[in-house]
Parts: sequence; C-alpha cells; structure tokens
Amino acid sequence: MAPVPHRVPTLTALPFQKTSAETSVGVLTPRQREELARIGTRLRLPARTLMYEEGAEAQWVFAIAEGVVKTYRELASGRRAVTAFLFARDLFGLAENGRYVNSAHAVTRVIVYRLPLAELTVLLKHDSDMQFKFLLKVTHELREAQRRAILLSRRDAPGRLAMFLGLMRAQQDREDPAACAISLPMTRSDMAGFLGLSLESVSRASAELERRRLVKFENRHRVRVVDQAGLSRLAAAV
Amino acid sequence: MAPVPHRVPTLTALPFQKTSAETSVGVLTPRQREELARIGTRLRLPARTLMYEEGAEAQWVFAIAEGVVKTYRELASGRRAVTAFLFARDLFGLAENGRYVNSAHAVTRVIVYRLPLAELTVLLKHDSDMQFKFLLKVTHELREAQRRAILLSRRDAPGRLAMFLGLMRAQQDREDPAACAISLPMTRSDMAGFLGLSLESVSRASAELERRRLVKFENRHRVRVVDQAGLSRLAAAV
DNA sequence: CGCTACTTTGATATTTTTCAATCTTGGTGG
DNA sequence: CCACCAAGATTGAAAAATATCAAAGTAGCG
Repeated sequence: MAPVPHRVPTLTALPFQKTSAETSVGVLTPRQREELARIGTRLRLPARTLMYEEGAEAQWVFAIAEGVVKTYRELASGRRAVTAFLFARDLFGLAENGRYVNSAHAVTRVIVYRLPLAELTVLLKHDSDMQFKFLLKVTHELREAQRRAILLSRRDAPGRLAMFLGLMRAQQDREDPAACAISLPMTRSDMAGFLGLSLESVSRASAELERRRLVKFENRHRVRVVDQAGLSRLAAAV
Repeated sequence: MAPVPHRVPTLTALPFQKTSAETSVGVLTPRQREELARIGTRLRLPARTLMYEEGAEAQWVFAIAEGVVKTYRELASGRRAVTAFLFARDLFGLAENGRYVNSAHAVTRVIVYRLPLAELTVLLKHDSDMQFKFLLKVTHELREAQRRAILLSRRDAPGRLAMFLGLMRAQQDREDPAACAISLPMTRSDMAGFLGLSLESVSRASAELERRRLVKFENRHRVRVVDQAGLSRLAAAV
C-alpha cells in the first residue's frame, strides 16, 4: 500500500463485499478529503492532551492523521477502562444524544482533524459515497470492539497480552509491514485498562512472554517478536 | 413510545446530536421500510436455527422484526464466545470482505428480514437519509460493544451478571417499560459465553444475587428484580 | 543530578476455573 | 397420562490464576 499523505484527513476500513485485491478500501477520494479539510480544522496536539471528556457536549468528530489516541471511561472504583486505542486513519468522538460517551486523550503527539458534527452531518447526507465510507469505518470499529471483547473473555493474562500484541502488530503492519518490532506507546497502566487486568499483571505477563522466549522487550515501549509462530499460537489458543 | 408494527423492517438507534425529546430515533420512515421490504425477504424461523456461519460467503444482512438472535465465534478451545445478543429492530450480518465474521443462531423463534447485500448497498447509496440511519444504528452497536467490554473488564461474576441484567432490562424497557421481570431467553451457557465466565460461575452468580435478595428467579428464563436500587448499585460498582 | 512518574517484583488473599456428580426440566413416545 | 430420556442447570471440593498490598527499582525530564 502506498503511503497516504496526511495533509488532508482520510479513513481506512474493510469493505462489506469481496474485492479482487484485498487492500483495505474505504479510503476517501482526494475530493472527499478536501471537503473534509474544508469543514474541519487540523490540530497538532502534544502527548497527554485531553481532547474531550465523557458527558461533555459533543460538537466535533475527530479523524486521526498521525499518532495514537485512547478513549476511556472513569469507573466508580477509580479504575480507567480504556475503550479503544486509535491510530492514523481512525475516527472517534461519535456522540450519543449530543454528548460524548467516552473521554479521549492523546497518547503520543497527534495530528487530528476536528470536524464539526453539524457540518459533517450535512456533508454526509449530500455525499452518499463518503457516507458509505463512514459506515464502513464504523462497522470496522464495531468488529474491532468485538475482537477486543473476545480478548477480554480470556482468563489468562499472558494470552490476553499475546492477543493485544497481535492487534498492535496488525495495526502497525498497515503502516510498516516490514517492521519486526512492535511499538507500544501507551503506559502499562493504559494497557491494563484496555486488557481488563491489573497493572501488575500486565508487568508479570510481559515478563512471562519474555521468559517463554516469544518476545524481547527492547525497552518499555518497544517489543521485538522473537517467535512469531509461538506468539500467534498463544494468541489463537483462546 | 407507540408500538411499531412489524410487517416491514425497521431499526432504532440514538442520534449523534441532542434531540428535544429523548426518544430513540433512527426509526425508518414508512417509505424507507417499504423499500427495504421490497428488496428483502421476510423469514419466520424456529428457535435454534443456524442463520449463517463464520467465514461463509455473505450475501445478506439481517434486520430483526421479532425474537432474539445471538452471534458468536467458535474458539480454538471449543468455547463459544457470544459476540452479541440481538433483538427486535437490531441489525446483524455486516460482513468483512464478503465473509461473515461471526456465526448467527436464533435464540427464540424469530422473524427477520433478509436483505441482499448488493441491493441494500445500492439502496443506501441512493437514499442518503436511510443510510444515515444505518450509520446511527451501527454506531449504536459499537457503543453496545464498548459497554460489554467494560462489563468484561470486571473481575467479579456477580457484578458482571448484575450489569448483564441491566443491559437486558434496558433492552426490554423499550418493548415494555412497565415490566418488572426480565426475560432471559438464552441458556446459561450462552450467558457464560457472553459474560466471559464459565457456565458454573453464571449459575453461582445467579444464586448469589438471589441470596443477596436483589433478584428472584421465577424460573430459568425469567428474573424478577426485587431490589432495583441494590442491583443498580452493584451493576454500577465497576 | 535529583525528582517524579512509571514499572517491576514479592507474598498473601480472593476468586474463578475445573472436574465430577447430581438434580431439573421439557419434550417424546409408549 | 405417565415414564423416560437427554439437555441444561446446579452444587461441591480442589486447583490455578489474578488481585491486592507493600516495597524497591528505573527512566525520563527538568
């Protein structure tokens, strides 16, 4: 896949129907990207920026051009449940009854397009083809959420972590298929919030994967896959 | 909300933006419902009918008029992970690259509309307003999947079950707001698959909720809520 | 260079899973 | 109409895993 310039917003998703080439489509046309750029604002935000909070009035939808974002909910216990990690070409901030359902934080430095909901709605209703691509995208995110639910239905921490590494790898393959190292820009605490584990369990599961010689942590935010087959086997052994 | 006749297919979802009344919109117009009915086939299926299997070629999308459907995946371990329970006015069977990502089974006797994917796609691209309602619906299902992920990130079985009962209650409130009993048409095994617990744990959690006098099981498929406040408190104590 | 936030490691407690046996219930056929 | 059967559900005891609490170790950043 040719790299897509990020001067203007775009999306990727898999189609409903079979395509001859298995490339992910849903990429917007240059024309559609210009239209989005016209109604939206390009923002460059430092890491750890709070982009919006759960329950706040939702005026915008966001499309990521670069970087990683997490969406999460604060639970009554004080725990933060991470609902998703989002990457370049992903969409987030779809509100319910005019209010955001999650909070959103920049994990790394990010470049996002902030799209006003009202104008986006008008645009989508006028451009049926673009709307279809949004539909594909949201469907794609639904399937991602289902995959995560399957991950969470596992009981063993090393297995959950192995699946998580698989998800991250698949994500990053789109950007750089040759990479044999997986980047984990989020903290262990974020991972714990995503994996439904305690922070300590994530740490121990990491050590366990390393002990089994499946991966090697080059540093806290970078894992090299040592035994791809073994890691995949563990990830698939749900 | 007035009951909607099910002669023709429909959908419900919550809007992105704030509506004066908080009723769930996204309900199709009579005209749109007729268009769907025209391209689709109304099917009446007995309980336990297999509607499609994971990996099969996806020719149709389904809309439920009556009854309950489960979508699930068979895991390598033999466990069945239930990805969703679906009810009247829900949509399922959205494929990826022309193949179903889950299998679908009728839990009860169901009436569904089977919509040919190719024709539906054309229809959506022509009827921008209907497509927007599909977008709302899929977004709604995405949020449901996120809620479930939060449920799964809990560790305690009684808490998970309490949240599940809350979800079921919210679902059934749409149909019959006055009901103080929750119907659980699925088996304990299905619930276990949805909750990421063992069948035995679901059984024990049910007994525990009853012991705490939060609910009373009238029979295996029907629970009466005895202490609504206590049940909600437990469900919210994530 | 030292602080602070993040991470790892250790020991114990809690919870669920697992394996096994028993009990119910709904459907079927004599 | 009743008895039987099989699938589904419950209960019990032991084992396995993670959570929790506590303390020590790292690493990045000013």
